[in-house]
Amino acid sequence: MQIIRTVLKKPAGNWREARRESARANVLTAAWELVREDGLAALSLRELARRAGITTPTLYAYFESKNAILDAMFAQAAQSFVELKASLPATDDPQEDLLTEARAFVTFCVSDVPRYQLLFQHSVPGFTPSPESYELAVSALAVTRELLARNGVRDPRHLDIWTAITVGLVGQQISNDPDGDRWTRLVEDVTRMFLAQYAGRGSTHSKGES
Amino acid sequence: MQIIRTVLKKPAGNWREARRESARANVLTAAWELVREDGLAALSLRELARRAGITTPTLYAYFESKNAILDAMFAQAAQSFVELKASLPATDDPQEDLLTEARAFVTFCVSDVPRYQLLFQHSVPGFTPSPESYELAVSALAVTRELLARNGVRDPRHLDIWTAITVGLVGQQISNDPDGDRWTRLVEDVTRMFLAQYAGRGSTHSKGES
DNA sequence: GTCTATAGGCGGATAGAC
DNA sequence: GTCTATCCGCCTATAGAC
Repeated sequence: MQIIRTVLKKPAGNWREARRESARANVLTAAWELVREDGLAALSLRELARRAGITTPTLYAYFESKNAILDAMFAQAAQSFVELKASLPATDDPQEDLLTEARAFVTFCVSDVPRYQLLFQHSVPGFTPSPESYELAVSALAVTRELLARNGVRDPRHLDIWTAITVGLVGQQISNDPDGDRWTRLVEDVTRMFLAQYAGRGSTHSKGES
Repeated sequence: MQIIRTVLKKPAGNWREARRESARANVLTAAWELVREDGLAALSLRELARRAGITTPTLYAYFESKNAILDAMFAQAAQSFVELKASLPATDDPQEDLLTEARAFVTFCVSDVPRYQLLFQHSVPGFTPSPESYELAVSALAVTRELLARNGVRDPRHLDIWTAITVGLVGQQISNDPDGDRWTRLVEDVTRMFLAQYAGRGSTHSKGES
C-alpha cells in the first residue's frame, strides 16, 4: 500500500516539485546575470522578473522575499566555493599546493565580483545569510588551514595573515584594475614571501620570531 | 598690496560666501555623521536635510546634486588622507617609519569605514569622483613610494604588494571583525614579513634588521 | 534663501481574478 | 501559478510662494 502510494503518488508529487525547483533555478540564473552586469545593488525584483520572463508576483510564488533570493544566491556561492576547494589537487609539494590554492582563490573571486562581494564582503545592507549557508562558507576555510598546516604554518595569526594577503590582492585588483591583472599576477610573489617568513620551521612552530 | 586687497575686498565680498561655505560645511558634517551611523548607501537627501536642520530644497541651494555632495565628501576624505601622510614623522630608521605609516593607514581606514569605502573602494553606484579630487588621493601614494624607496624597495610590483597587504588587513578587519582588532594587530608582523622579503636590496638601505 | 507642496519614478510587497 | 492592478513608502529633484 505504501509502495503503491509511493509509486503512484510520489512521481507525480516530485514532478511538480522538480518543476518548481527548475523555475527557482531559472530565477537564480537570471539574478546572477543581473548582478554581474549591473552590480549587487542593482538587484530589484522588477528587473529580475522581467529578465526571468515572469512578473513580480510570480516571483513570490518561488521565493518569499528578496532576502530569500539573496540567501539562495549566497548558498549557491558558498557551494561553488566549497567545490572549488574540493577540486584542488594535492601533490607531495605543500608549497606548490598552497600556491595552486591561492591562484584558484584569486581567480574565483575576480572572475565573479558580485559573488565575491556577497560571499566575503557582507555588503548588502539588509541582508544576513542563513546560519547554515554561512557555516558552509566558513568550513571551507578548513581546507586552507590544512594546507597551511602541511606547510608548517599552524599559528592562527598566520592563517589570518594569509587570508588578509589573498583578499588584499583581490580587493586591489577589483577596485583599481578591474579589467587587468596588475595584482592577480603577484600571487606567486606574495605566496613566496609568506612561505619564506612562516613556512615549515619544524612541525610545532609557535609565535616566537626567528 | 595683496594684503590690502585681502583686507578691503575679501571681507565684504566674501562675507556671504563665507557664510555659504560655513553652511556647506555644516551639511557635510551632518553627512559624515549619517554615513558613519547608517552606512554609505543610506545617504539620502531627505535624511541629510533633516539632520542638518534644513529642508531638501535648501540643500540644493548649497549643492547642485547628490553627487556634488558625494564629491565634496570625497575631496574632504582625500584631504584628510593627504594630511595624514604629511603628519608622519620621519626618523633615521626607514623600517620604523614604514611601520608607523602602516599603523597610521590601517587606523585611518578602520576608524572611519565609510570614508575608506568612498576613498578606496569606489563603491557608490552612480558616483565617480572629480579628477582633481582623485588625483589628490593618488598623489598621496607618492609618500608611500618614497618610504619604500628609503627601505630599498623600488620595484613598482613591490609597491603594489605593499598596498595589497595593508588594504588586505583593513578589508578583513572591516568585514570579519568590525569591532575588534583581529587583523589590525597583525600590522607589525606583516610589515616585518614584507621587509624581510623585499627590503634593502637597493642602494639606500641603512639599518640592518633588528 | 528658505519654506510648502509636489512631480515622477522606482522600491518591495499584496489582493484578487482566472 | 500566473496574471493585472495597486498600495505605500522612499528616492532625487523642482516649482513657486514668501
